[in-house]
Amino acid sequence: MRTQAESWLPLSPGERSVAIEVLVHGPLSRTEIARRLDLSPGSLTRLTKPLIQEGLLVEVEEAGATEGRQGRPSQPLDVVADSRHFLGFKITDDTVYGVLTTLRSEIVARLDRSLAARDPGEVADVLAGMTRELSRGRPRPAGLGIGVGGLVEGRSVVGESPFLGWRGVPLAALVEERTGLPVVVENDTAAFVEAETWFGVGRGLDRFVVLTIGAGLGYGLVLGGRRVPYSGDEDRGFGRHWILDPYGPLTPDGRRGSAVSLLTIPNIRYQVRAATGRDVGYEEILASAAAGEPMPARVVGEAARALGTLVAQIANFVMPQKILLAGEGVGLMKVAGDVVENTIRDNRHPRAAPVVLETRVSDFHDWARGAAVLAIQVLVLGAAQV
Amino acid sequence: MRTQAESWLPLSPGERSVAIEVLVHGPLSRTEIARRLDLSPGSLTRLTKPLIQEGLLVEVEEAGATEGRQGRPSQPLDVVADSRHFLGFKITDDTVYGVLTTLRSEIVARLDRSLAARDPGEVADVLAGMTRELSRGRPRPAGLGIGVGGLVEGRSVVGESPFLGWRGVPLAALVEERTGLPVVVENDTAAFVEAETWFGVGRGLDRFVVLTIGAGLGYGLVLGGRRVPYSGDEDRGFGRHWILDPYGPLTPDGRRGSAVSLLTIPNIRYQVRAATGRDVGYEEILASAAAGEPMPARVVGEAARALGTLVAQIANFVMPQKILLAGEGVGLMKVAGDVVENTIRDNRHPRAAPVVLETRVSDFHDWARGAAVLAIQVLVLGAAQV
DNA sequence: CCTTGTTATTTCCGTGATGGAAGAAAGTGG
DNA sequence: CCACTTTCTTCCATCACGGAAATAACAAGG
Repeated sequence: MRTQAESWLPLSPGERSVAIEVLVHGPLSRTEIARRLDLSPGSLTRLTKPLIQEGLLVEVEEAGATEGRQGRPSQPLDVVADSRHFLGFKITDDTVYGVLTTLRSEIVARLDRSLAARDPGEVADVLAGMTRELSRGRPRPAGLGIGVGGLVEGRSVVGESPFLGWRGVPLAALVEERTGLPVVVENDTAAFVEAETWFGVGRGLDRFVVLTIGAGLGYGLVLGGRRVPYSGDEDRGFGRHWILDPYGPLTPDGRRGSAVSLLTIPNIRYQVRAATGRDVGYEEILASAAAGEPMPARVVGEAARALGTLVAQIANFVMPQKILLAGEGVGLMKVAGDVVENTIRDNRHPRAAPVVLETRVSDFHDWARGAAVLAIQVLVLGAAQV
Repeated sequence: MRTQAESWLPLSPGERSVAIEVLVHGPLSRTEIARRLDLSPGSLTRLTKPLIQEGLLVEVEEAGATEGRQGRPSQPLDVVADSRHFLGFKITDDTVYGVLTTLRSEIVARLDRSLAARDPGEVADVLAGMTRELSRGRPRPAGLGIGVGGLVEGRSVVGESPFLGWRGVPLAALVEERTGLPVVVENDTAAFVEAETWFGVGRGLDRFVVLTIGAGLGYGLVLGGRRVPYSGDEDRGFGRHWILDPYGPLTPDGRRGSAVSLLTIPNIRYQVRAATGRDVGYEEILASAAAGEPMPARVVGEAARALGTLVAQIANFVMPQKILLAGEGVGLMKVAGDVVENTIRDNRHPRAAPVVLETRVSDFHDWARGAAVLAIQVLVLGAAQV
C-alpha cells in the first residue's frame, strides 16, 4: 500500500533527491551534490535548472575561504527559505499549539488555543481558525501538518487516540475542507523525530535516537539516516512501557519498575503527592530535590537511575551515534545529570565508547514544528515513505 | 567509499533485483514479480530473458491449485539451484569448517580441518586444500566466502581478530591467489545473519533479530529487510558486553551481571568449575541442572534469567517480528525455556504483543553456510552494500 | 597584459531502461 | 466453437543518465 500523497510540485526522483540534499545539508555546489548523490556533472545542470526556475533553489555567494583555491569558483545552491511557508500543529488533550515555519523549518510565528471540546469537527474548526490567524497578512502557506499522540493511519486518519477519545477520525479531510490546504497528519513523536533528523541534532547522522520525557515517553529510532517506521505495539504505546527492573520498587501503576511510572512528569508528581499529601509542580519537585529534601530527592534519584538505565540499554542494542533527550521533563538532567551519567556507565562495558547524549529543552511548539516538517517532506518534496 | 566487488555476472540493477526477488522469495510468476518490484509487464519480459539464457532462472511447473482459475496460467520462474555452487568457510581458533552449497544455499558437502598453526599463509593453504577437496569431481565453484570472528574491512581484509592474533591480514587476496576463485571475507555473525535473512527464518521479515549463544554472544539486527551494518564498538565486541544488572552477582570477569559472563559456554563452565573443582562439559551441566542438582541449576537458572532479560530488552527497543536464538548454546532453552519465557514476560508490558522467539540448534557448518551466502550475494548478484 | 593551469559548469549526443498500448498465447466456461 | 479472462510478448516513444568536449571563471606566473 502506497500513500502517494500528491505533491503539487511534481518533482522527478532525481530532482527530489537534489532538493532534499540541499535542504538538509545546507548550501552545496553542483559538483558537491554530484559527488554526494553519485551523479554526473551533466545531470546536475539538468536537475537544478527547474528547481531554480521554480524558485525553490537559488545560487548564493560562496562562504568561507575562497582565497588560495585554484580554478573556477563553485557556485553553491541553497534553498530559498521563505519561498514557501508551512503550518504545523500539535494537539494535546486541552490545547492546540501552532507554528508557521519557513521551508528551512525556522519558526516565523506561533499561536496557541485552548481546546473547549474534543469533538473532531470542533477541533478542525479551531485548526482552521488558527490557520487563518497565523497566515494573516502573509502569503498562503504551502501545506499543513498535524501531530497527534496515538496511532495515525495513512498520514491522514487518526486511528486511535486515547487521550482525545478518537477512533478512525479522518482529520486530514476535515481540515482540508475547512482550509483548502493540503494536510498531513502523523504521530507526534514520529514528526518530532523527522524534524530532528532533517533539521536538528540528527542532521547527517546515520544512527540516531530520540527519547522524549514529558506526559509520556517518546522513542524514535533513525537507522541508515531514515526513521524506522512505527508498527504495532509502539503505536499503541505498549512498546514504550519498558520494565526497567522487575524486582524494583512498586510504582503507581501497580507494576514494578516501569519506565513510564518512574520517569514521566505526571507519575513523578503522583509519587510526591502520595507521600506528602501536597500537589507540587514538576519544576518545584526538581528544585527541592536539588536542595536536598529527602523525599523528592529519592523520587528524582530513582527517575535519574531509570533514565540512565534506559539510555544505556538503547546504546547497547542500537549503538546510535547520538541520543537526543528532549521534552518538557529534561530538567531532570540539570538536577541529576551526574546520576544519569553514572548509571549509564554502570550499565555499559567499561571499554565501550561513551554515549553521546544531547539534552534539549523543548516545548510544545517544537512538537508543532515537527508536524510542519512532515508537511515539508510530504507536500513539497513528495518524500515517499511508508 | 564503495567496495564495488566485481561480479563476473554483470547484472543490470533491474536484472539484479529480479534475480534476488526470485532467489529469496521462491518461485514467482513474471506478473507477481512485476507487482512486487513495481515494474511494467514489458520490463519483466526484458529482464528475465537474459537471466533464463544464463541458466540462472528457469520456468517451472505451476504449483498448488491451478484448477478453477480463469485466464492464461502463469509461468512461475525459479532459480536453478545447482547451476552454481559456492564454498563457505568458518574459521575458529583451532578448526576450519567448510561447506559446499547450491545457489539456494543448500549444503551439498561438508568438511572440517583442524588448524595446526595460525599463520595467515598457512591458514590460506588449508583453505585452498579444502577448496580442492570439496570441489573434487564437481563443477568449479562460482565463489568463496569466509567468516571470521572480529573486525573485517572492505569484505577482504581481517582488520583485527583477537582469537587468531591477526591484524590487517589481506585474507581475501591470500586465498584468491591460491584458488583462483573470487573471495569474500566477512564477520562471521554478519554472514550468519545474512543467511538467515535471505534463506532462513528471517525470510521476508521486515524487522528481525538474531542472537547467538556460544563461545561468545552474537547480535544481528535486520530493519527494513536489510541487515544493519556493524560499526565501531560492535566490531570489537564491546557492544555485545551488555551489563544486564549492575547490582547483580559478581561474575568471573570481575564485573557484575554482564551478559557474556552469565551466558556464554566458557563462562558457564568456568562458574561450575570454580564451585565444584571439576571440569564439566556444557551439555552435562545442562543435564545435571535439569536433574535438579543445586549448583548447576543455580548457574543455569541465572543464565536463563539473563537470556530472558536480554530478549525482553531487545524486544522493547527494536520491536522485531521475530527473534532467532541460535548457536551451540541454545540447549539452555530446552532445559530452562520456561524460566526464559517468564523473565521475558516480567520485563515487558503485560499488554505488549508476545515476543516471537525461535530457537534453532546450529553448529559451525551453519556458520560456514552463512559465509557462502555472502559469496552468493556479492559475487553472483553484486548486491552492493556498504 | 597574456598565457597556462585548474576547477566548475554547461552543452550535446548516444545509450539504455522504462512504461504503455496493442496483440498474441493459453487457458476456463458456456 | 465462441466469449472471456489472465499472462506474457512485441513494439515504440520517451526520458534520464553518463561521457566527452566545450566553455566559464578564476589563480599563478612570466
